[in-house]
Amino acid sequence: MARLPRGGRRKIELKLIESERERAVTLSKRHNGLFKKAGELATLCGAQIAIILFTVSGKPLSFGSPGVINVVKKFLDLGHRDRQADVIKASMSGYRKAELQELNHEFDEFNEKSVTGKKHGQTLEEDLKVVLGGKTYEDYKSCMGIDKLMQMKCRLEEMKRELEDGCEAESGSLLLKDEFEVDLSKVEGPKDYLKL
Amino acid sequence: MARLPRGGRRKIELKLIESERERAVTLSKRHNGLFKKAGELATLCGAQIAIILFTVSGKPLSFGSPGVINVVKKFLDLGHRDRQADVIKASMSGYRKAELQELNHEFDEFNEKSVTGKKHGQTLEEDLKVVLGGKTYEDYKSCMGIDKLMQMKCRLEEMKRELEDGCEAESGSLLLKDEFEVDLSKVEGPKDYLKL
DNA sequence: GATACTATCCTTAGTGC
DNA sequence: AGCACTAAGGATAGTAT
Repeated sequence: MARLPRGGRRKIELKLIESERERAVTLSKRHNGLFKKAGELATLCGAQIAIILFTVSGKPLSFGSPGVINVVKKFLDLGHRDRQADVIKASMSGYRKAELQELNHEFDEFNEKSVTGKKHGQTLEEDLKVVLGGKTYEDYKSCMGIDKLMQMKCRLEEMKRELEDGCEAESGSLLLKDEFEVDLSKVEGPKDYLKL
Repeated sequence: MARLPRGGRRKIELKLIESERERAVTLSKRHNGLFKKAGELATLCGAQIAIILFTVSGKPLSFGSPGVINVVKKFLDLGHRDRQADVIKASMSGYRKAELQELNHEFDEFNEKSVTGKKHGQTLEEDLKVVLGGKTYEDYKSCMGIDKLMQMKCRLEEMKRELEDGCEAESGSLLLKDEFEVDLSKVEGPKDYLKL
C-alpha cells in the first residue's frame, strides 16, 4: 500500500551484469520471458523450436516444442530418414542449411551496417554486438584478429560450393538456390567502418 | 503524413494463425524478436544460447552464441571431454540434466496449476498451452491419452534413479542433488483439474 | 519478403516481501 | 530460490508503402 512511485523500469547497458546476484535475477526473468515467447511462436506459427541455454555457471536450461531432442535431432539430420513426401527435404542436412542461412543473415546485416554506417540512432558498434552474438567488436578483435569478415566470406563460399555441388543431383535444388543465395559481391563494397 | 490513428496493437488469440500470409509475417517479426532477446540474454548474463527453429514449411532458422553447434555439442556432451578442472562437470550429460530440469519445471507448473486452478486471470487451459509446449490440452489428449501426467511421473522417477545412481561415484553429486531434486509427493495431491 | 508508423500490449528493472 | 508491484522500455498487430 502507498508504495513510493519510484519503482519503474530503467534502461540498462547491453553488457555483462557485474553483480552476480542481479545477474541471476535477470537471467531468471529473461529466461522465463524467452521461453514463453518461444512457446507463443510455436503456437501461433506452428513452428518447432528448441532452445538450449547454459548459464555462466554451467547450469543447463532448455525449452523444446515438441521436445528439445526431437528438434535437435531434426537439426542434425539424425533419425527419421523415411522418405515421406514432405514439402521440402533437400539434400543438405537441416544443420547445414540453417548454418548457411544464419551466416547469410549475419553477413548481410554486418555488411549493410558497414555501408550505411548508422541506423535508428544506433552506432555500428552497438549493431555489431548483436550481429556477433553478444560480443563487442573489441572482444572479437582481441581474440581472433580483424579479418573476421574474410573468414566469414571464406566459410560462405565454401558452403555455397558444397550446396551447389550437393544439390545438382536432387530435386530440391531450385528452392535452395533462391532461399540461400549468397551475394558475395557485397564484400567488395566500401568497408571503412570495418577497420573500426 | 496525417495517418489515421487507427493502427495499433491488438491482443491476439494464442492459437495457430490461419492465414498463411499473416502467419509468415508474424513468424518473421517474432523470430527476430526472439533471437534479439536471446542475444541480449547472452550478453547480459554471460550465458551460452542456441535456438533452433523449423517453420511449418520446414525451413530451418537458428541462432547461436557462441554458435549453435558449439552449444548443441555441449548439450549432447560430445566433444571436449578433456578434464579441465571446470566448475561443475557432473557425471550426467548436459542433455540429461537439462531434460530432467525441463521435466521438473513442466511438472511443477503443471501440478501447481492443477491445484491452484487459476492465477492471474488465466484459465488452466491457457496455462496448459504453455506448459505442454504450445499445444492445447485437447490436442494432447487426442494424440496420447489422458495419462500424460503418469507418464511424466514415470519418466521423472526413472531419471531421478539414473541421476542418483550415476552421481554416487563422482564429485559433483552434492550440487546435483539440490539442483535437480524431484518432489514426487506433489503427484499425490488433488488433481481434479487434471481430468479436465 | 522488408520497411515505417502508431497505438497498444507485454516485458522487465528496480524494489520490497 | 520465488512472488508482487510499478512504471518505463520494448515488442508487435494492424496497416500502408
